Amino acid sequence: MSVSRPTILDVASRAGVSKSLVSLALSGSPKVSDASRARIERAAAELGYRPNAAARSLVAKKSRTLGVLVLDLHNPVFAEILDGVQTEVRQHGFTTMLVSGGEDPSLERDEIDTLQQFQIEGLILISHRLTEAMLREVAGEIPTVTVTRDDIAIPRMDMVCNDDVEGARIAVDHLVSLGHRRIVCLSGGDNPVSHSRAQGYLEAMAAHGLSDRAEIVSGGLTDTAGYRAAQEALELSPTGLFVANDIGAMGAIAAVEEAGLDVPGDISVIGYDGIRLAGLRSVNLTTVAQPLAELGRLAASRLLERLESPGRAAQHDRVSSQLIVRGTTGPANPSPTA
Amino acid sequence: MSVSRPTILDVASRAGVSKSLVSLALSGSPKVSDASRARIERAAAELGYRPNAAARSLVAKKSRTLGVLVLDLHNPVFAEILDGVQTEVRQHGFTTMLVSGGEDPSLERDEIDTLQQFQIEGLILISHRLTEAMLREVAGEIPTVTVTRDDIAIPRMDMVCNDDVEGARIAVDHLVSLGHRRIVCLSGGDNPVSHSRAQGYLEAMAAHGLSDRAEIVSGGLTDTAGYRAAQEALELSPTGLFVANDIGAMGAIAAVEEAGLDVPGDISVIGYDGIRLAGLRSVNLTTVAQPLAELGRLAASRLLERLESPGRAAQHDRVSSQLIVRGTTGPANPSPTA
DNA sequence: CCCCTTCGTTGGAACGTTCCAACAATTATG
DNA sequence: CATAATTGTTGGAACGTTCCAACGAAGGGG
Repeated sequence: MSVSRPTILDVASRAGVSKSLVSLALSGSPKVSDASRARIERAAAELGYRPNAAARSLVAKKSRTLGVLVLDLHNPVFAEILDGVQTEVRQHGFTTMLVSGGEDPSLERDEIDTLQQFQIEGLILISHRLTEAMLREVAGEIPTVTVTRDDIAIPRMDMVCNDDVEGARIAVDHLVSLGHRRIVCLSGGDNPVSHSRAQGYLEAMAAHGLSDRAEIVSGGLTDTAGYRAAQEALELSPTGLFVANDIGAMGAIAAVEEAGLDVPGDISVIGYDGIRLAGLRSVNLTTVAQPLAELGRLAASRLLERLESPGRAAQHDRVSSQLIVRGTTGPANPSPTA
Repeated sequence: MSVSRPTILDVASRAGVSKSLVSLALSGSPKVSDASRARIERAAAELGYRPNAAARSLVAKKSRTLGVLVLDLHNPVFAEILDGVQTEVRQHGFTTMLVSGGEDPSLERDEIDTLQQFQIEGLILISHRLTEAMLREVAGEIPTVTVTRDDIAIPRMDMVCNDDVEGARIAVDHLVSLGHRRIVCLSGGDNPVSHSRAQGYLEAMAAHGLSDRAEIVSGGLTDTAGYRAAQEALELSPTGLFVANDIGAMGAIAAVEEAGLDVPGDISVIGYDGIRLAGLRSVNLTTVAQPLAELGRLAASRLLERLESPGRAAQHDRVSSQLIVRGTTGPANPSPTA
């Protein structure tokens, strides 16, 4: 539309100084006289000048941009982690460039490629599905931090995770304290996170002397998977269900209610993640809440630290979850389901 | 980490040709001999060469990148629109750069600034909150398309919207066909979209000769707003509620159930948007579904067309919604609530 | 056998910025 | 009063790419 955007030279000639001084002034250098600075700022404002990030990053070799790859924008978990990332990144004057992987994990590598073409300075991988080989390759090329995945440790790569084992224990403890003994775990299927949560469930059951009652039904992370797994679990006539993620828990509740049982009257259901959605009045799910925004904030912070000192050792953070009691858990029914 | 990334010159010397030929070969020019092309591609692969997008867009003045501003990543509506955008954009070899506005509408302008620094070629605004003046300014600087907002028309700016008036009519028709007469509208508050939906409700009520029974309770787009509005609406003892968005409808259902009434036995509830969430078994909401992904796809497509022919007249698309009947609507209760 | 075209290839300019060495003008130091 | 240090400013080089005019070699037509 507009003929062409004003450059630093246009600003310079309008302010009657050299382009170098404009560059200095706009980057906030202290060695510019107040008079010049004022003229330059005025000229820039009048022209609607906006620096060309391409030119800047080309010469400065700093794009001041971080790349973020997120598994799936639909899952509210990731939106909430992203909030934290954005907050922290913005505070440091950086920008984020966001891409989301599709169904096909091999596309993830392409997405990262795209990010790299924009000369991102660092990479935040939120729940990626890269193979170990690919991850090593990527982490070797660019400072990287992974969030929500702790099964692959790579020398200079930071990791930020939730303590899933502890979180699962919190869930089981809650149900046990309400008098539940027959507690079935609906696992999120075959991925590192779900595995840790199932592990924590087993440990907690053992700690309560309930090892012989421990039962894990394998499902997935979706609503439907939770629904199916719950149907299967009902045959074990549990009084409590620990579902490894909130969305799955919502599916599980539907299955329980369809079977003519009351939540929490007959069966208590507890989820995991702490997405906002779980707090909706019509959902009102008791859950183990990860500090999602904090997870994101921490990841960004670790990455920014690494940009300062690239050589330092990998840092592995593990944050704690918190029980949020809502309406889907209650005292165990003394005369449980038929 | 790695010393420094290989450039086109490294590829050239390894392949034994000039940088120009490498550029030609990698951009798929037909005037490169097969032998050279093969050598160049091999060299590039061996070095792990990735073009520097900054340098490219600097000289070519084409970044092949579109900017996307989305109101709020938490609202599933937007994630679903984004899906459509991504699909279309990718097919045309473009990339998207995504930013999300915060609570503060004035930040939106800053976010767009950031996008412009990266020399984006076009801008997709998904449910923005810019003032008309700002929107004019932005649209004057860069090809722009707005999605989900149709109250500001600007000469060269395309718009893609849902037909909210028609959608509201579909909702009312559905409730009327089930025998409902006392149908209250819970509006999404003071924004263009909600206004159109309320308008459609009034028109549809009139068409059924129910003008004197039309009642609008103003709320907002959140769960809590829907909850409060429903509490207020219950005093009008309706048999049907038309809630202007799905998330709000979920809140409304909670209020109805808390009042000791059954959905849909006593009161039918219909939402609007058609987010996937509404299809979760535990939600199972009847709703007027916008073709969300299609909305996004269309927006991207219009923008890409405009990049081809910048001068053409603004195009305004209005897509239709579709009724999805699930479990929250049913026949009107002949002896309704006290 | 010479000229013209085509094909494949090349070096140089340009893009808008940051960085650096160097400069002029001013002020401080001996 | 000469020299040194400081302050503010400047032009040129560089970044990695695309684009363009121009090149030599090969082939075709007269």
